[in-house]
Amino acid sequence: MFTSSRQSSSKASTSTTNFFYTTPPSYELSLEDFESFALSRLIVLRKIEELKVKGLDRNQYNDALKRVVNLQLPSSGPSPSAKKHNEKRDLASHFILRLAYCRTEELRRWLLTQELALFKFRLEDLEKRGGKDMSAFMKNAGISFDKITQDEKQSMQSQLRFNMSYRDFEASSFYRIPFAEAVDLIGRRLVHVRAGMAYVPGGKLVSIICARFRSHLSRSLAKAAASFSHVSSDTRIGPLLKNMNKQYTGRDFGKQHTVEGDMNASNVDEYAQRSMPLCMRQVHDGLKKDHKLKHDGRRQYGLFLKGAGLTMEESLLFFQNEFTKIMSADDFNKNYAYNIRHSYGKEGKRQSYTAFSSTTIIMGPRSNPSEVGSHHGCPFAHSGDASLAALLGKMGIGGKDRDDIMAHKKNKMYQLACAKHFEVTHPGAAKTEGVDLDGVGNHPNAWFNSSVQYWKNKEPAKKDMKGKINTPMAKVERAVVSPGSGTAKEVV
RNA sequence: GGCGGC
DNA sequence: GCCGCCAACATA
Ligand code: SF4
Repeated sequence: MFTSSRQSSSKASTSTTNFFYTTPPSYELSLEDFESFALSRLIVLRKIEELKVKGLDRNQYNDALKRVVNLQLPSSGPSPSAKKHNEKRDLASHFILRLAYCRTEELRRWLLTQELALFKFRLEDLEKRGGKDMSAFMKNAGISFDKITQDEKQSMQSQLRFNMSYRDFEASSFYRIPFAEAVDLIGRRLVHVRAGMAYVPGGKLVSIICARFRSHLSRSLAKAAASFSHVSSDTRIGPLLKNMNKQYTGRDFGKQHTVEGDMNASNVDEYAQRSMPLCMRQVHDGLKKDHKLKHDGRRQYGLFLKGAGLTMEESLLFFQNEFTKIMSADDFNKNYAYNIRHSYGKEGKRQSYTAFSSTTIIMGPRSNPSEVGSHHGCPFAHSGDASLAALLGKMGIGGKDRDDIMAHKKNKMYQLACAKHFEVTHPGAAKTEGVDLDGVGNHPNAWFNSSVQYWKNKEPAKKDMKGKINTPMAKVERAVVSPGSGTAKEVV
């Protein structure tokens, strides 16, 4: 039994009970706050994503998470004003990210997953703290449950108890919850069902509330997506919102400035369509389509990404994100994580491997690239004439450009075909400063490097429009509260 | 994917 | 069924 030390802890530890996020803030923020609030939350959410991959047990996970949350999104503060500020940060950051992550299904799914984990963490914490905070939270969130009477409880005792001890049973309250909201618990046979209602013990309410939060957020995200275009046209916060998921992605951001050209789990896609040779593009697209890759594909692409500068952590994240669309995170860790760590020299003999060269990809003893479900190999060498021609066409390459490439391919000059492909997709590369084409066609990473260089020097890069202090939150609020017509697909 | 261990 | 370990190599 815990003694309630009202004096010391109770006041200080009274934390926000307002994290269901029903209503957006109505105050305004400076651009600096806007950005820094969002950053705080991003750090937390990214941490959650990272922790989930580590296969920690419940306590380790909670401890680690608690540390970051206390640092980045503390829900209380030493002084009343500090507390106010922190609550503001929490509330605003949630809605900012809700907007920044609403525009594609991918982003919505990501945010939903991480926010739900954060929500669950806080809710469980709240529950441990007991009655008062919990009911404050429920009131804030506008949640109430239909509690059954003592009489009903006693009369259904045999059905309700399950494996509860008599003591626990006596101490528990039970709630009538609509069947649909309790499918999770029902599926796991943890609650009694009668006449379309599930009878849920107080201790299992967390699961119900989480489900509600999930659908609440999922719906809001879909709505926000419908009105994203309004907000994104804002010259100050528009760019901020659009880049948020690619920004601030660095580990502990000891180095303020993210190095341009640095790949991470969330910007691989960009590089894929702008700077990867056809072979890697093929694997990448296959991965995105199937949410899995055969062994040779994983190896070809994994090592290539490593060579392109993706760190091990990011690589794990990248593949995990994709694979877990069709399997559990647990399954992923069990079957694929080891091999990734091994390629980075973190397992066994601790050898760090380099990527396959073109000749190895073309001639090496790999499994048949034309097999169903395979995406590895070199398209110029391993694809049929017709399918390569079609592929190039689909990528917007036609006319003489395509004919030239096809000619080389039919001539079995695969690497030349590849170099030609680079040439036609990088107009003026030969004359662009700092781009050498020597390696292109010999090694996928050389192709990649040249391409990155090309795009970097081609586009001067315009940036920096640190703004005046203005009213970004109004836009956020308007978008979230009164979404435009049309609805985006909800994340399920 | 191969090899290897239980 | 569970698990560990390996392969690669352009390159300014
Ligand atoms: S030639 Fe090399 S880089 Fe180009 S597609 Fe084939 S394997 Fe990839």
